[in-house]
Amino acid sequence: MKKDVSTEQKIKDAARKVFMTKGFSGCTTREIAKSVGINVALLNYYFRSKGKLFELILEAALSDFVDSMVEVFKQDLPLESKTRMLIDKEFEFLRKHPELPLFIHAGLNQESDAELDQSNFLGRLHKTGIFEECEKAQEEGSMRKVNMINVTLLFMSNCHFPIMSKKLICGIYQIDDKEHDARLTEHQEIVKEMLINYLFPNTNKHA
Amino acid sequence: MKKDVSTEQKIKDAARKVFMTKGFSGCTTREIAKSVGINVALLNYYFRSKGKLFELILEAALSDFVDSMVEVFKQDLPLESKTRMLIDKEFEFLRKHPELPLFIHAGLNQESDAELDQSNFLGRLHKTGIFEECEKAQEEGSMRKVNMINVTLLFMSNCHFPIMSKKLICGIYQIDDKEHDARLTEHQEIVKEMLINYLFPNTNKHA
DNA sequence: CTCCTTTTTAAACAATTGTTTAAAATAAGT
DNA sequence: ACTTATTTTAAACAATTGTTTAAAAAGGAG
Repeated sequence: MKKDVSTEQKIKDAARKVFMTKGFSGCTTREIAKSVGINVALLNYYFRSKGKLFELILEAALSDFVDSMVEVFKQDLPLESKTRMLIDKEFEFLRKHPELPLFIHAGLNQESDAELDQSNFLGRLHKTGIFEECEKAQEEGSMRKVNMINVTLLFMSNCHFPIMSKKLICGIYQIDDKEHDARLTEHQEIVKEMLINYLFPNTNKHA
Repeated sequence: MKKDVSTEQKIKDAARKVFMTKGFSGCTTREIAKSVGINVALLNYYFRSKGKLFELILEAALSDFVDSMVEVFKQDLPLESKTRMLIDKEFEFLRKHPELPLFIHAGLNQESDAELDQSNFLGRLHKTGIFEECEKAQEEGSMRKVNMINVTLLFMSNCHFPIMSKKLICGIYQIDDKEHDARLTEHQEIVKEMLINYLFPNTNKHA
């Protein structure tokens, strides 16, 4: 019964890869099965349907993405250092999984069951104490007073969008992968400085 | 022969709406035809195939989105005012067409023919003179020296992402449409101040 | 080996897909 | 009115879809 990797896991891995690049309705169960080297029926034997399998993958993707934030928030560092680290980690993580953001957004719009939060993402973020930490910093004046949802938007916008817009940027500016990569590397530093200057305006006046 | 609106245009309109919300492989030609009130065959009579129709819609969407930028760039205003206006116009435009950014990105990833630039977007941007204007401002020190691709990324990230991430943000933070709308309104001002402070650091030191 | 459970397959299912064909309806030209 | 071209339809096409059924293969326990 013991395999090096269980069939179930192999299906999940293949499904993740295929769903990520083609989306839910952009691929077929047979395509996934074929890439694992199994029959279609086996896919429905382990997971009940294509939809169920997709929800599983989407949920896991969302979880991965929250994980990478939680990991940073838990660090015992001053807020400003945490900010730098968060941005660095996000860029590092997303460059390894560039399809993730688009997959999540497109996936959410397709499912729209709105029944996410199943894994209680907000709770996991709260448990890191990051919200209280920011609130304290905002009250003592070291951090600009901005709603935490807007703070989240600032981070995600500037980390996720540059990754997911690769095709559009390369298309408009007629640049190749190498040039785009160089822009991304520079952008990481730009975002770091811009966000820190904006969120912690008093501390970082080295200009 | 003359109708109030030509059948061809009615199909385009319906296709745009359906493609926007469901994506290319997320909908069927019959669904589009039905929403117009015509036969499926007629759709292939005007446009040769589902794919051709989609490319048309995608191309038009991309064009619309470049239009809204060009319109601002052509204005005869100081760079800083243009920046404010660009952000305001982008938010205004995108709030009216919130599905546009996600549609474009998902669409580009599906087609991937990389044969966009057909409408020569870069050329249209160049013709506004915005690049020279920025270059001049950067040389005389009023604008921070940042590659124009990175400048584009900054604008698009902070304008497009907040709109397209609605489902994700509402899901994570468990807020409703009304609250999300309030966050967006505030975010527009945040983005304006942050970007202007970053790109024009010398002029705007009112803190 | 034998019995039973788990895993895997081949085949079929009905439904839906994009597209085409051929004929009908409508409009235009003269 | 007659002919021709354009627009629209109904029907059929073959291919593909997600899913199910029933049987085979493999594995474990005694």
